[in-house]
Amino acid sequence: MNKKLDPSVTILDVAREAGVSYSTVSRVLSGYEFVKETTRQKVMEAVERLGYVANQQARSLAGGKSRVIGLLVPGLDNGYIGEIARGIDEELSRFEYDLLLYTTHRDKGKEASYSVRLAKGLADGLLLVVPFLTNTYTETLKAQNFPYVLIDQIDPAAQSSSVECTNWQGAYDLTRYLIELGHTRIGFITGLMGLRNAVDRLEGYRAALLDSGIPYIPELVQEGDYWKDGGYQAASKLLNLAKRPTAIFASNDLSAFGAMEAVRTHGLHIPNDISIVGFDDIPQASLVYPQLTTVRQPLDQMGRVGARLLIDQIEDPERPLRQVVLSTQLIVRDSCRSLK
Amino acid sequence: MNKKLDPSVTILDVAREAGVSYSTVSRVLSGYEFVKETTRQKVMEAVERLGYVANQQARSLAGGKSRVIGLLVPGLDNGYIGEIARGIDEELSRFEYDLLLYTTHRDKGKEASYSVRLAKGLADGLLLVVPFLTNTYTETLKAQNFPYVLIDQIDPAAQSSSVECTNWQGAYDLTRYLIELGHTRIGFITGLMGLRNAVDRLEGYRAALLDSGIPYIPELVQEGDYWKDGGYQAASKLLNLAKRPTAIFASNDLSAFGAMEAVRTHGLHIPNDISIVGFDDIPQASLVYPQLTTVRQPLDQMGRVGARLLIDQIEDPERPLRQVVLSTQLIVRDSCRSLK
DNA sequence: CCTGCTTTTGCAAACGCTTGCAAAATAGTT
DNA sequence: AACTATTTTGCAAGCGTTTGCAAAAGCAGG
Repeated sequence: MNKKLDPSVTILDVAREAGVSYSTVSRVLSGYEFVKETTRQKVMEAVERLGYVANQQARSLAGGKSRVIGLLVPGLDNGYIGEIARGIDEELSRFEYDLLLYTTHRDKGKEASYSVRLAKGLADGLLLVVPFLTNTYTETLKAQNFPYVLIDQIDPAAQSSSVECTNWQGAYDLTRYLIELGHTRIGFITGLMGLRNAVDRLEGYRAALLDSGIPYIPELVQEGDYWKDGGYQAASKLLNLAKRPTAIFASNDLSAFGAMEAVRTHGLHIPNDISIVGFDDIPQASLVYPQLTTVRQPLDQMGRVGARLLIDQIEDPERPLRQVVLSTQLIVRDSCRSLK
Repeated sequence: MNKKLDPSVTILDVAREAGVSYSTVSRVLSGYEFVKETTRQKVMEAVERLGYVANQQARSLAGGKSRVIGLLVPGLDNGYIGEIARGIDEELSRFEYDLLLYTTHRDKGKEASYSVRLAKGLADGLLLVVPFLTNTYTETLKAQNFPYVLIDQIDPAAQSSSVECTNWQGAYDLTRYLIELGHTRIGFITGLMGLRNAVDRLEGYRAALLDSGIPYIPELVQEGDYWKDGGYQAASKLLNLAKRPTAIFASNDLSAFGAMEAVRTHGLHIPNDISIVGFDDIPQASLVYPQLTTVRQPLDQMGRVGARLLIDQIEDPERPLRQVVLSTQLIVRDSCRSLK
């Protein structure tokens, strides 16, 4: 870094330095086609010499594009969001977009106001990773025809672009895996049943049982909330059953961690006394002991694809909406034991 | 939500609706003092009725303030950053600032260009959580007199505001704790020794040994890198020592996790055969088994304080630089055993 | 060397807001 | 009621770009 990058250098200074008009500079900078090569050269040199950097605010005021996209998440406090955000971030930076981060965890009602703020020029598009999607929310966006993409969430009316993964299939595969190990009494800890993915996972579990001719026993299904504590509570109930399960399927890794703790509290050992599986494959899943067998949601990829969908939509507003479904993958680690 | 929040409503529309001039509207909106109460009322009603939301870009172009602050982090992929970011986010939203997130993990060299971009109006200030701080970086910022705060990182020349915590003291306390449990052969896995906090932690460890009359044995100190794998490697070396340590102090939780794995690989049991401690208290520390005894860095608070420092500086540029040091706290969990 | 194209460039008008300055309205004094 | 001081308001300029439109430059053909 030899030259000082003075923020007060404007396009006018560059124009003067290069001996052309400011609009020519603007055109060079925005990659306009009809500029003579020698002129372009001169301008670029002047830019270089002056250390000019465009003022993004002015650009977007005038041009209507901000090259910023907003990311709305409930919070940063679980590995799950972090992974998605990572994918988004990577893709965005490939396309030179900046990322404005909004968390909604404090003010539930803020979402609507956020969306408008963003739409008012702050961002060119919005990525939503909000489990509880209120309708008013997407409606506002839709009404304004503002580009947005839903991640790990779908619009029942299919009126939005979205990325999710095969929750049903993942749960099915995982249950089948347990069955193949010889388990037949498989406890299930649900997610927040208000969420579609929680329902899908439960359905996958039921389907797998059904296909294997194993009866579905309601008392083996306990409601959780996708958090560690909920998993602990639910697992405790399962463990206190007269005839306790030989395996527990927790609807996400976090509740699996809770279940693991409950198992230990009961003086039992994983996987010898009981097998535990989770769902998501957040980074912590391989950090716990024993390492958790789970279903990998390609979180970072979901982020990447979501970002990509959004960018496509921003750059070509005519592009039809798309719903992408990514596939999950069974990750076998050490938390299950074969009964055979 | 009953009224449609039309993004094309401008201040002019509000002015017309309220029957005042647009500058009055502007003043009302920016909380200017000398506006008659009844006028303010009228304006607010018009805003309400029209669902007006200010265009942030225009505001900052005209006013020079964007109410956005930039956050520069290496990446989102470790719990550590996430916690800090959470604190920052909370504080920022209290003061109604938005958060622009930049990660540097892909392009090492990008930092300098980011800083200028941000300084050019995109953000009002910058929060840096970058372990390896290059000078050219802060120098650019300083030269432009652009507000910024360093988090978990200091400027050796004390020419920057910063927030960090008592790394030395934390390591000292933790080592003393192990000594009190009866450990005298305490292995140490360093952090990235290029970082000051890594050096401080090592120093704290040495000082505690010294104060307790325990000899410092170089072979008990193995170099790590603050990542899980590095911890695994370093711990393996310690475990292969002719006379292996009875406790291992890993310089951060992530490397402690690696060490735990190494211990298991060696067929040993924690804490019966060997005690392990970490540093940071990232959320995962209480998720692993056995739960990790560690030193809590008040990460979210560091974020909050950093954000606050920055906001203060933005709102009053005359404010002198400040270096804040937060205290660490020993968190005793289950990964250590008393030898007495 | 002029004519009629086509390629390049420049001017001016936005974009939506803030803010200095001056005019208008109101309040306070005699 | 007239006059001054003070509080409120409005006008206009400007923030740094982009972009439509028109003028200038190049270029080829005659």
